[in-house]
Amino acid sequence: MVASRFKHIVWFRNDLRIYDNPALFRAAEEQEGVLAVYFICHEMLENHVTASVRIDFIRRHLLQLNNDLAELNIPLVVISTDKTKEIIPQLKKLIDKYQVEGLFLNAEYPIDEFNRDKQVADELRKQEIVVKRSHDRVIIPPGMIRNGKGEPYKVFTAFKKNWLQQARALALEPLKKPKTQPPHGATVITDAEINKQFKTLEQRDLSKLWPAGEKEAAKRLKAFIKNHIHDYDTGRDFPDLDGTSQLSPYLAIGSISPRQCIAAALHANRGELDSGNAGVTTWIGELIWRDFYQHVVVDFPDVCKYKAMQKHTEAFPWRYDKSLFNAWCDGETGIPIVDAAMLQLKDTGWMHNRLRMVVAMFLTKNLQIDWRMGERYFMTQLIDGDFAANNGGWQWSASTGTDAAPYFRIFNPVSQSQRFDADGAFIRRYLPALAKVPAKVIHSPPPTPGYSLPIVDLSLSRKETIALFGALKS
DNA sequence: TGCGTTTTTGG
DNA sequence: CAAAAACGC
Ligand SMILES: Cc1cc2nc3c(=O)[nH]c(=O)nc-3n(C[C@H](O)[C@H](O)[C@H](O)COP(=O)(O)OP(=O)(O)OC[C@H]3O[C@@H](n4cnc5c(N)ncnc54)[C@H](O)[C@@H]3O)c2cc1C
Repeated sequence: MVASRFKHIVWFRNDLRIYDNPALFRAAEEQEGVLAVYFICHEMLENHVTASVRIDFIRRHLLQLNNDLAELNIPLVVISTDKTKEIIPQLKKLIDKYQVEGLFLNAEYPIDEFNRDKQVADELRKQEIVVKRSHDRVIIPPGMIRNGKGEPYKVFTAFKKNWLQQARALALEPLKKPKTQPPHGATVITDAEINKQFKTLEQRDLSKLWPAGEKEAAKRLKAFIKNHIHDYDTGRDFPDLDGTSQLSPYLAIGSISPRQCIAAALHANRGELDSGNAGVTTWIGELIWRDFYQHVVVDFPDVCKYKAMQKHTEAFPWRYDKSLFNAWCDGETGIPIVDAAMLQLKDTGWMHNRLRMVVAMFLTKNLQIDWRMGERYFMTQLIDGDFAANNGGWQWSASTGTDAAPYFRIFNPVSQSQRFDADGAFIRRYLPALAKVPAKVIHSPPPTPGYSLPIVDLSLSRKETIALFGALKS
């Protein structure tokens, strides 16, 4: 039996992968023993209304991660806690038990996670423990993209210009495989023990739709680059096609890094970031949007406290009508594209980006319901739920965000449906009651058995919303 | 990655 | 008069 001593702990969170994981990579460099830990913190999961499909996705990822880490001689410890404050004593216990000297983690930006990590770091540093924080969730770390006055950008196009300039100077290469550690004597956690840490197991089995693990994520990235990225600029708008990567669950949970994504995209575009194939550059543009919203959370932490980015929009008279809201959640608005999209979300834990914009605009601009209610409901359902991207998407749709859709630029869900689901194939996928309705009228169907009439007048509510926004003084 | 309405254009 | 352009929100 080899003595169990680990020089470093890697605390895994939304970075459940071995490759291109800077915290793990750095901890492993010295090859003096690494212990991996994952906390299932029920207080945090509940406060953040984490979707049950997401929790199950975490569980399935931990099973994979455990195997992958074992090959590097890194044991994984999975600890379930009721309260966030239990994490510090739990870490201290591990530190004492294994004579640990350093804690390595990848940064998380939303305020609760940020504060938690700061408290942990402050506390451990008092005990002479080295705490090293890396940035893996973004391609360019927060704080790096600044205008001439040293301030963060509020407009995406300006952010993007600066981002591209800096990106050109970076290698954008994923890290090499982390070093294998010396053999250790600690017992390795079993699948059953990992499963046992999860209070209730998700009933729905989404393991076919969303298989867990970084191998699966890498496979999907490869397939997307091979089959779809070159037509992404045109294909991404049609919800019935597989025109997008569907990598968001993997990026959110961190079984793939954005740097691995951009490296693969560059490889398919002769290394060009913003020239060459339009599909590739458009996709890179989405990865930059992703960085932008992560940076917004760091630079404007008020967004984590239910605040609108544009202060004057706080005065908008949002409605809180329970029955209209429930109809939206349950896909019973009588607007086929909205209903089909909401059922896709419920069924699969994912929704096409075009449809996220359509349903978010419908909730905020036609039903005039507070965007925060939609934001919250999305988090309860999404397998790819990410605070920054979700808040950014909602504030964009509600016209409360920085560089949001202007308040008067309101989508008409029926015209969106006609443009992007012209033959109604996506609608029919989720609304069997409309199976026989012809394409010409399916977007706004005549009274049909088993399908309800619209719960709101699109034209009237649009006019009203524009007037209400117009009356706000900015 | 907006829509609805009005005005202009070319015949 | 239909289509395109322009305009305001
Ligand atoms: C109201 C609303 C809520 C959203 N909530 C989330 C969320 O909780 N989590 C989430 O990851 N995305 C969210 N998005 C952004 C976007 O809809 C999804 O990232 C995208 O649909 C995921 O599909 P994909 O992986 O096939 O994307 P692709 O089109 O293949 O794009 C590649 C990656 O880029 C990132 N990305 C793409 N578009 C955006 C965007 N607009 N903003 C930020 N990142 C983007 C994602 O990580 C995505 O996986 C939201 C958008 C809206 C309008």
